[in-house]
Amino acid sequence: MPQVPDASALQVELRQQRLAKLQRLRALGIDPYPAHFHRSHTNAEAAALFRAYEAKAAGDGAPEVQVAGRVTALRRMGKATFVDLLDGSGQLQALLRQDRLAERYEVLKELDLGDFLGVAGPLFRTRTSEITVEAAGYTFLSKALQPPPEKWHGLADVEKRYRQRYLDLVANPEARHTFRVRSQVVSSIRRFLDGRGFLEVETPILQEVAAGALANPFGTHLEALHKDLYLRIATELPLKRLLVGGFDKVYELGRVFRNEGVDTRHNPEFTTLETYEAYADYHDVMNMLEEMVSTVCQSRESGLGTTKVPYQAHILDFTPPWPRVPLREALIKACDTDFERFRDVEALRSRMVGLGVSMEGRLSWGQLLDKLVSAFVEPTLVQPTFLLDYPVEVSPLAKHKPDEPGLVERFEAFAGGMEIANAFSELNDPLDQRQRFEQQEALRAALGEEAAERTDYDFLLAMEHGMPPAGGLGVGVDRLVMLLTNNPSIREVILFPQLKAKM
RNA sequence: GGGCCGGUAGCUCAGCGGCAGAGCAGCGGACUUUUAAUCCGUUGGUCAAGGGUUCAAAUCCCUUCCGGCCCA
Repeated sequence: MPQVPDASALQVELRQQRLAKLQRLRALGIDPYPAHFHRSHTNAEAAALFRAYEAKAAGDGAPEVQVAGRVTALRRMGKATFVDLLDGSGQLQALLRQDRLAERYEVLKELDLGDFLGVAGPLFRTRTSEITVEAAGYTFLSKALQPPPEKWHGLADVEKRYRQRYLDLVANPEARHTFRVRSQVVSSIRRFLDGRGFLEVETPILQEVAAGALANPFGTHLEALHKDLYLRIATELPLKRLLVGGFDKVYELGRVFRNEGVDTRHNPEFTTLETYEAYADYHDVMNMLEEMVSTVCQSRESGLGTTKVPYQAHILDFTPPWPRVPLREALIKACDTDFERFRDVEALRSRMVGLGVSMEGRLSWGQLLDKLVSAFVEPTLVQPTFLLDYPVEVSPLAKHKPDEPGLVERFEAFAGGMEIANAFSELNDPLDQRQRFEQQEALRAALGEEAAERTDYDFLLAMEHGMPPAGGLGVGVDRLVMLLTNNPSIREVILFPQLKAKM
């Protein structure tokens, strides 16, 4: 007999009790898992229907519905039984009475919390004014063999909530809300970009070179062609090839993979939005991002309807325009460090040691600067803020600022103390791009695999065919959803986050 | 990788050297408008795992596993 692995004696017993009920249903000729059942209304529709009927104050008979859902509460009172049914639209109460159901009422003994049930009958309001279906008939739709979590406290065990997300969703309305909003945020982003004439595209996840960002890739192997491949760490370089190909505005919303740490802000697979717009620069992109995020916030579907969003102890105000602060100024203000005065690795490192930043391993100047920003600037950027004009060392794919040779036209957007977006005027000079890659390769040779980005030679060839000037954008969609749903951990906004294997 | 906190019944939790507990769920019974239904009765434990200290360990110590938070 198939069993649940590692089940305790009690778990086995609870399961046996439910199995026995299932057998008794079968013995009565009742299929516990029937193939067909058609609802006339969702629970929410049924309630709305009844309110409309009441509003008309007409004397006709009450509307009849056929509804269904999971049994989340069961109140047996002798010859009457109240059942809460939960479907995708919400809860609806059903009343099953012996005088209406006759011998079928007895069979309700075999009903358990967690089962799916269909109920048909007229709607009415109880004495306590709850809209309720009074069952003229009912149908078992699916027998649950496992007991549900506790009804009042829900499922609180964080580990169990992640490992068995379906239980979290059944038991915790906040979890359902978060993932509904996530879905709406994603489709709202699509609507925004589609409305601006962007073309949504899909580029390969399996790549020969994991380029376009600085991250450890996941390796895999393609048997048929006998070649090692990597899961993409960014969608940047394929999308820019499409600019070469003549698509003016493209975007991709999808998963990227980075073989790195797991914490409250990082999951090994996460969702990014990248957009590329020909004939735009990073100022245009800043404007678009502000508008996109505030539009998403205001959309009815996000559940917010406002650009002022509660996040932890704060109210984040996404109303455009967001402050624009040059990175150099931000660092001077935050830790009295002007990176123009610490232009080589040793100078910057000793400055950072003086500031009490701990560093291990051999880091490039760019990595050091990145650490400095993370330590002193990022946590202070609670309200939406753009930092702009980054050193060329940390931005091998961005275009130089014409008047300031050490800097590139790049910004990062922050909110809630987190980086949520990264964008630049895209480098389209193939010779400059080649040099930048060579510098990265030199760093990797000197400091190790993780010190700099990898070169994509095929991308260089594409750029030599001519790439229009363009503004590009990358958004961390998971983090944006964290902010919009007031969740402090990325695991709360990813349905199935990565966890260690359970022994 | 380091620090702190946690893991006790299916679920939510208390117990923190001296008989392993409560609520919910389950099981049996009463109850035809309840909604955390109520009332009576009742089953249920690898106290994460392993080792140690002790007359005695869920409780103290050590190691390991899993999770959370903070730092790297």
